[in-house]
Amino acid sequence: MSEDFALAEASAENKDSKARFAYLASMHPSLSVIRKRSDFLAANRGVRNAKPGFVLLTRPNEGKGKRYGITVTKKIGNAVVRNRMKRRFRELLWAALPEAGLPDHDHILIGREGGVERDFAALSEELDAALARAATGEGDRARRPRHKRSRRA
RNA sequence: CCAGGGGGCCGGGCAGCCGCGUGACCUAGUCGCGAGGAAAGUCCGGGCUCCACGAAACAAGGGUGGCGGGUAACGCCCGCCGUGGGUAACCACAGGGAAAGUGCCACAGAGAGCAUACCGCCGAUGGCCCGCAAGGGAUCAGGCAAGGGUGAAAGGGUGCGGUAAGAGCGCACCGGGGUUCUGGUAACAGCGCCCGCAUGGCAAACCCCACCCGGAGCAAGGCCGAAUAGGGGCGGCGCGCGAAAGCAGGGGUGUUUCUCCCCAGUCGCCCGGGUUGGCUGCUUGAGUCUUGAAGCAAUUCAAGACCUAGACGAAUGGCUGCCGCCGCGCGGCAGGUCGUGAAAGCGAUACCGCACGCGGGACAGAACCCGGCUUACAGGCCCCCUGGCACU
RNA sequence: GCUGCUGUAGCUCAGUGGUAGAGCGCACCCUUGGUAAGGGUGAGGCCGGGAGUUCAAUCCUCCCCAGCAGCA
Repeated sequence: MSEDFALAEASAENKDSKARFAYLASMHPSLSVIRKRSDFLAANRGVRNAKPGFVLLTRPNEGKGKRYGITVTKKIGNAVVRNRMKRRFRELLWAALPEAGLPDHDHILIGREGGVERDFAALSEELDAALARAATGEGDRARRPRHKRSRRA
């Protein structure tokens, strides 16, 4: 009796979680937005591809579909500049991810200085190149975590 | 025309394709709407919500500070007054109280707060010396605060009289204080009279006086709420160790003793709190526009019309065309002007028009909502006023 | 959304209404055969910016600009 009970409950939970995330799928076909800080931090350990206008991070996410996130720090500029950069990156991702995106991966774009003035077509080509490179598993050197290491390594 | 002062406004327009947020519906498709004057800084004031509280008063702490008005309220706005600046238009002002008290005023200087005498002036009066005397001389006593000098500031200022020299000592004008009257709601102003008038400055030093303020903030607050663990109540079954005698643990009680009662596990039902999350608060409001009325104005009243962003890792983006604005280039085109030439023409052109090419287009992004203040801002438009020059 | 703190020499910090200092660092000199240590001398500041109060502001008041921190 207890087994039956557990099964029923598990399926109920499943259904519920599906319903809960349905609105995310409706935002854009097969795309969803990363909202949690821990996901952003986890992506830091994934594949890293740097381009003049941005840095692309990719990391498998255990079957949660194609997801994207955008990070623009205060260093880049004021609110107008930051929001404009996010809007242009979103436009890039909507155009590129449905075809060229990696399935079941998180895609994080980090804005760099100069990314706002950069030509949109150039950014688009660079994103395609970065995605192609990430699909092969290659990337630039991973960023070292900022621990203070022993002096005499 | 030149120079200046004050106020108000705009902050690109139209269109197409692909997208985004939201609302509506004959809901797999179309239509409507979609950032600002500062949305900013968070410096004030409110609405709204919760918490606290018997109304309230007092204390503490903080704020405001000429008078009158406006307002939901304000530290905001309007009008007026005073002081200072400017030829003027106009601008600036935390603009109550310094004989309620305490404190500070460095350096310099003789003296800096019931002040002082360094240089200096006088030496009329008393004394001294010379002289018969008239008188003269030095400066002891003493008098003075004009001049020099110090300072941010030296106990009213200028002039005349006066005097030994001086001094509000006296007078005139200016300044100051008090007061009657007049005008004004008032701040205050004016005229007259009186007082020769020692009694700084700082309260954005403590302070005194008058007035104002309970605290927190939409992540406020409300509703819903799966699984797991845990809490409370009720009911059923059961009761630690030991073979037994017997021996314990916790609670009902602050302590001691005795007695009595309850509890431990499990099942069922119910209740409350509540994490990730969802919904709400959330945009109809001290609202916007037009017209009329009251008022010098801020503003208020009346009538009519209108609905104008609601996101939440956070919606306005990407691409393009035409028009408009500014700057630069090119005498390329038309005109004007200048030079040359008999002319045609050729060359030059500060300025104006046209065409073409290139570039530029600020400050800045709603996050519960309003009223202000402050700060940032390419470029442009409009109105009023002042002074000067020229002309009629 | 609300609140607090800091800004002074190249660096870390004092300071108070009246000409701005300390330590480390820097330059030069002394000492030593030479170096370190030690001693001496010196340079280096529009006290984050702008207004105001005051005779006088790094200090008091107001407004900006940076940076840092905290609460929910």
